[in-house]
Amino acid sequence: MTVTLADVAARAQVSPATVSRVLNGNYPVAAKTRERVLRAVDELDYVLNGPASALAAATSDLVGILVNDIADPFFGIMAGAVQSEIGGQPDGRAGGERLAVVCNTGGSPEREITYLTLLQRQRAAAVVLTGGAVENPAHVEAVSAKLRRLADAGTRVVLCGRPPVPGTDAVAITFDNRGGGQRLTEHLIALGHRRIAYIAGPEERTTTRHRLEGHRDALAAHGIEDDPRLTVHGPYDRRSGYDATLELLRRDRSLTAIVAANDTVALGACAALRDEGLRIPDDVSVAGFDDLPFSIDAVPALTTVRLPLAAAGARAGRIAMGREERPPGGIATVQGELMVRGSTAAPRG
Amino acid sequence: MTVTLADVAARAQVSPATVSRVLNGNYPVAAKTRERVLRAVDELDYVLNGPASALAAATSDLVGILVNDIADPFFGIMAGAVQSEIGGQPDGRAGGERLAVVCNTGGSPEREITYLTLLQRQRAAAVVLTGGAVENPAHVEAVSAKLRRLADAGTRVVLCGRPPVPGTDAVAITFDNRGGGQRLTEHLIALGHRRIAYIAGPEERTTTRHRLEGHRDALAAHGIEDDPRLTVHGPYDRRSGYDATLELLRRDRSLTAIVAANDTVALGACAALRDEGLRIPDDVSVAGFDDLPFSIDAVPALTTVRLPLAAAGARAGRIAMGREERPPGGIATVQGELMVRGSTAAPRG
DNA sequence: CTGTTAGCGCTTTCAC
DNA sequence: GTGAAAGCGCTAACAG
Repeated sequence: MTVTLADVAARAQVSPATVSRVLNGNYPVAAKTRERVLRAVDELDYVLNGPASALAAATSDLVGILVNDIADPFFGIMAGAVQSEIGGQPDGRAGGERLAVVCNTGGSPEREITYLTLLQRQRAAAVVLTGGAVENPAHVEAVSAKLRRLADAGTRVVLCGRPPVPGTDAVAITFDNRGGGQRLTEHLIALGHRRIAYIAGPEERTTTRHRLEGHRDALAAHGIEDDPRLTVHGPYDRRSGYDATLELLRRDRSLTAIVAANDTVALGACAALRDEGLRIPDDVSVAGFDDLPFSIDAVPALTTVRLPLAAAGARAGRIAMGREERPPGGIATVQGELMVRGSTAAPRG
Repeated sequence: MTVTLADVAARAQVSPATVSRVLNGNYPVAAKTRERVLRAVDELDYVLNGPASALAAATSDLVGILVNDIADPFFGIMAGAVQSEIGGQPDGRAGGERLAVVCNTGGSPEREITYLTLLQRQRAAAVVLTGGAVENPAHVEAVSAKLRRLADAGTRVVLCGRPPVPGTDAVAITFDNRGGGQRLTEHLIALGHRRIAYIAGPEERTTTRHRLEGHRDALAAHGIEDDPRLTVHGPYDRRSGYDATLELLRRDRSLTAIVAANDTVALGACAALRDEGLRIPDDVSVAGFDDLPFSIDAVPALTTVRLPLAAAGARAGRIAMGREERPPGGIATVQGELMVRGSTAAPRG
């Protein structure tokens, strides 16, 4: 029923081994033979059996990409960039191509481990973990153990937008979330703000913690008290920004600026402020983080910290494919760039 | 070096066959034996070899999802929804789980075919094609042939947000783009607009054509001339909306409304209008399509057509897994809902 | 440059 | 309920 390598070999009057060599192109084959084989492949409409080939060669052309939420452009951009680099030579033929297995963890530690196991089962050629990590000690250890196993099995592991995992030698492309957070809050302070609220991401996450720490560093550096009532935690979504803003306003109507954990949250905050009849930035300044594509079109345009998501993803992809050397020490820190736009201004009065 | 089924069998003092049966759980195994096997699996930290198992069983647990652009939430939302439905029972264990292979075609017909071949090679359990299709006859035929082959090989094929492919019996969940486009333009006409510009998507695409046809249907139904100078084509991105708007304004400063191919394009249009000193909707009304999450936060909030992307993706996922019956005739049309918001109003004067 | 020969690690009849 | 044995389709030494 289904055409196999042997069928092609028979038709081309060569041995299966030769067909395999032609298809993989890693071996010298006479031009005429190769042509004959290729013709047979075409005529028979033959498609290689991936699992069989993976089994025999003990490698696969699958690359895993772990993301928190594929519907979030933050992850989509990185995933797309990784994928654009893992493909084979752009010769159109379906050879040498690698497939991206995108795994949506939803931020759940259990799913993260489950997916890593599944990828290990597939004998993935590489795995790229994107976004912040959960800091729970048990989970950190579990991830570390998994990554070690994967590496032992020959899977290349790269972290993108995530801090290094202790106990592994996985390459890490990390974002300087702390520095970005600090510059953002410093910008607000320079503008004259003192009552600055902070809508943080979910607890126990590296990204959340680093950005928040940067914010606090800035406050401390300027002798501004860090009022715990001005910090609220929530998921990285619009709703969280909306609700948190209402809550913050309830707690302290005198706040003059809101820094959000990311741009999506910031948009929610803007919506809440408008619904409360407050103007941005006249009454309250708002800032985000990431500089996602829609942020520049917000009205007013959102002040934020631009993260080179596509560049980082592409680099992670290249390293995962062994096409770029690992950075010194196995870790590369990428800076965010402060983008000052219309959503922040000096406080009134 | 690497632990195999045989190792587990030896340790549990059973045959490899029994271990396989325990792991797959499709066969009766004595409770005590099963327990012994599971313990051995744990102790040895054994992970099934996916390729080997796929080869022997002639099936894999990979599900392909073709998208135009994973960084675009339009596709990210559908892909995420598909993925949420293809997972196994949510029992935490890594069994019965299916992995989503997300393939970024970038809208290129060649890459679409390449990826379908790659998925065929992987013996994917199912393939979901999302978004509009390229209408080039040669490509349509190529896709049709590929899908037939996939189906023959036992891969379930589902189209999500894409019209049926002739010559195949792939299930199609399609969006009523035409109806949506029509209602949108009718809304504008009802408001009093007559000079309505249209920024269409790329040519030769079903989505582009259907939305545009809906727009023209509405114009025709109201006896409004369809001035070809008021239609511009471009990719589905912000830049296209921006540039097209400038071009349209250059051609005819008297236009009072702009309908964009989708929300992203609409945002670009809004930006261009603002840069030209025009107010929305006072000077020019703007409408989008899709109702992506950020559209409600645009200022003014974007009038658009809401597509139930997540619901459609989830349904496609369920059908792909055989967990939901195919709709009558193999095709289900999903309506879009007109969302009237602040970006559209009656023309001045 | 090409053919021969063993497996890769698992599933699955078929017996017991 | 469990074991034995025969492949699944391909790759990778080895020869030649």
